[in-house]
Amino acid sequence: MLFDVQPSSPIPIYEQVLAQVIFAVASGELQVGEMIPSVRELAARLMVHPNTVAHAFKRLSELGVAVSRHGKGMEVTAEAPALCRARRQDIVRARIREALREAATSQLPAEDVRRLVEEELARVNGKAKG
Amino acid sequence: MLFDVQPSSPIPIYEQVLAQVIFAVASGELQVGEMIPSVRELAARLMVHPNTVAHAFKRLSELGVAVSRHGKGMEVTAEAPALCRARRQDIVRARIREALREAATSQLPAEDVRRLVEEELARVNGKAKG
Amino acid sequence: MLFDVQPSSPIPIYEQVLAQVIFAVASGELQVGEMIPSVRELAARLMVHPNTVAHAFKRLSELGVAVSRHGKGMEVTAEAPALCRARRQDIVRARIREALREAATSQLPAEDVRRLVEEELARVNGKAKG
Amino acid sequence: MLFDVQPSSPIPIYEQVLAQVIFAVASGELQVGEMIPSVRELAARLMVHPNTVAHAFKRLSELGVAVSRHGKGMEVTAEAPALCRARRQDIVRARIREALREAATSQLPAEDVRRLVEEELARVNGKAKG
DNA sequence: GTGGTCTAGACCACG
DNA sequence: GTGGTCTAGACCACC
Repeated sequence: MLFDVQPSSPIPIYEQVLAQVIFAVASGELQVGEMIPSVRELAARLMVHPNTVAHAFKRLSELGVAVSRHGKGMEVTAEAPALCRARRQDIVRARIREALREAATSQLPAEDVRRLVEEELARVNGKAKG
Repeated sequence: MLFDVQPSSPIPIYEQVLAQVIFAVASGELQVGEMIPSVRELAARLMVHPNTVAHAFKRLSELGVAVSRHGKGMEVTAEAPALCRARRQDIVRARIREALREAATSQLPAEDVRRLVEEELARVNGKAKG
Repeated sequence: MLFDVQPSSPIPIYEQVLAQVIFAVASGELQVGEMIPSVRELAARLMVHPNTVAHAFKRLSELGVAVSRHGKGMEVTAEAPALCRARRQDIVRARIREALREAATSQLPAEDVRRLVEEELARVNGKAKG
Repeated sequence: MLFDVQPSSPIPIYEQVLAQVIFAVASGELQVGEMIPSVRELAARLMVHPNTVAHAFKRLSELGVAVSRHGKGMEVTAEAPALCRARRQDIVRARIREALREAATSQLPAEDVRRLVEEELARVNGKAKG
């Protein structure tokens, strides 16, 4: 499970953590019944404050994606995969829609927008391979 | 010149105003030497506090897009079109990159991402035509 | 009498006009009893609003540098030369003091400050010749 | 780190704060990675409204001199020293140029100008030593 | 606790 | 009328 956060991003860190757990469940990396890394471990790995991770975990349980097992950690629920796949799609679609909506209001020619998308798509995929 | 802001957006209002003026100059809607709508007028139109618009205008002059003419208003500079076209591209590219980056980390299959982009592109174009 | 104003300067236009008249009297360009160019003429020459020139002229009469002759214009008073020479010195000294004071608080090495002064002195003199 | 502002100055308070932080970084008083005093602390020390200090801090992050760490404060960036040294030079040079430019248009003999500069330089250095 | 944004209304200088 | 600055105090997200 590759976790990393960008502290300088406008997206809050706890949301980045939240989204990444959701994405991990949606893709099957985290299986039902499996334990999510502990707050302390994850905080250490991401070099962020434990409170921040705890915040994300609280949201996870609110969403029904994971339940906390006293003394053991957070366990992925049975409903999680369906929930997370739906949510993943929503998140990604919303972000893309937002970006393209702004591109439209900028009156940047459609050709230029499409070119930018292709460039960034290649860039992102290239990075993923590297 | 259609200006509108979304108070609920995570993007600050003053940045939305800033971006829209930049877009207007980049697209030629606002010409060199022309006066930008006054703080008070724009504030009334957008139903936000004049200070918020003033904040955006101050940034405009810092960026060299407009100069304030005492007692007259803000005038679009000669360098503005070039500056704004470059900046518009940066803004749009940054948003697209952000969205696609998240899509990539979601491990959503590349095909699905591309399909989402095409859907949203069609939506936006359809709206523009309609 | 070379008059020019910099609209983008932080120094108000009316103060620039005021200072230049004072400097002209101090240097003898404008003699006692001579008529100062009219508000309209000066406004046209400087491409500024007549009100702005009028503002400067009002200050001139308040300072005792010139008196308005109904239907004729502003006339340089007998006390003007002495007043203006003193004031010129005050203005220039104050500005230089201010600039060097800031240089000191910046902790820029004294050598660098002196070098900057020399560079700018050469620059200004060079321009004056050109 | 001695901070002080002059409310009566034509230079806005937030710009004075901005310049002083830049000077502190340029001179090495504020080191890379170090935390800048908090908005509220600095506001109390300078006896100005926190918003005014916040305004200056926002500019700092826009300039890339410091990054805001959510809930922790503003941290001096790695690029800050170079940025600030360059900017310090610009600020000081601009003020000196402005002063000498006015001195030149005053037609005060070059000798007198140079004498004024030397007097003020001596004053400032004397103070620094004393 | 931290910084960031917004509303509100004051005052100023300039034209 | 214009833009610019400041104070004041609210609310928010984050740590």
